[in-house]
Amino acid sequence: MIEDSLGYLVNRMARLMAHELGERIRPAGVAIGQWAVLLFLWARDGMTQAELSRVVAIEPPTMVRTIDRMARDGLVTRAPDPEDGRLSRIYLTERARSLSDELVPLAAAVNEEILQRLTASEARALRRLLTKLLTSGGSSSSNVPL
Amino acid sequence: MIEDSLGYLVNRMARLMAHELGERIRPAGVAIGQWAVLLFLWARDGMTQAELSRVVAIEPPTMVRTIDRMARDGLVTRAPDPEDGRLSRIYLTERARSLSDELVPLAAAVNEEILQRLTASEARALRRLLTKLLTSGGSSSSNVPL
DNA sequence: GCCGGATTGTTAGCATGCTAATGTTGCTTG
DNA sequence: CAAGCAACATTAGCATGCTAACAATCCGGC
Repeated sequence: MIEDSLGYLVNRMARLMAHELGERIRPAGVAIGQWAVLLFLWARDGMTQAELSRVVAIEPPTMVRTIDRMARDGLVTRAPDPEDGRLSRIYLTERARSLSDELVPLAAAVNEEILQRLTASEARALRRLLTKLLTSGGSSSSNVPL
Repeated sequence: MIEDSLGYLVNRMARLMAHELGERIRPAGVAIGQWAVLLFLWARDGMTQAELSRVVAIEPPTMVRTIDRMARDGLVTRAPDPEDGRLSRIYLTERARSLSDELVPLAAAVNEEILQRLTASEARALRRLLTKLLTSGGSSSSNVPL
């Protein structure tokens, strides 16, 4: 049965959560694919695109166009690195920086609402198992200095 | 931390598994988005597009283009329902029907290899928790007769 | 000094997902 | 019977993900 397949379950779950968060942050002018980028830039502004694509675990060409759309939407600006001509550093606009206070609670609410269907220990177990699967076989993002 | 977010974990896991299965079935001329459709048609040939979009949990416009590509690739044919002019029934080609024996073991292997990173009871728990999350809040696919 | 390899960013092209809107067909209700 | 509603398939347009291929830049070794 396909319903027993981990791939099927995890695909549906990912789309469900992306849809839920996406609807809530859309009124603020933020698309779901921009969310992870914002999270990392809020933690450390001025990351390069290569750094972002490594930590977000997205291929560089995908990151290029995500940054394109974020620049178009007034969330970030690109600035060449003064010391390394290859690098393009991404800086949050004032508006994007101020969105943190508004949007972070929305994301926390989505996680809470969905995990409410489980007990606290089940929720912990689920996160632990997914993390175990991702870190034991993943080749990236575990050796990246944040 | 974003790494604790269920949405982030499940998104990465879904992409990882889709990538893994997609690479293995691609030599047979099957794309990852066609996989779930094939699984359901192998179980019951001649489903309508609306039925397929319900059981696969994909919106109808997405299903339309998935079927377009499958028809282009010689996997299915569309046939109008003789009794209801609105319905378009999807039938597997001989080639697609025979692919089952070759491809199903590949998918089972992907699931096994990835779940090998967990103990048997952990793997059971993971599937159970994801199923619980999807069925307790999901509005579709639980009332669909397979 | 310079040359080949590594890194970075980018373009092109494709697949897969979504919403909004439309046309056709079938069915129900008055 | 007709009017309106519901269901189905589709089109248009967008976002997000991928691989393959390229140009520019930097760096290490000769």
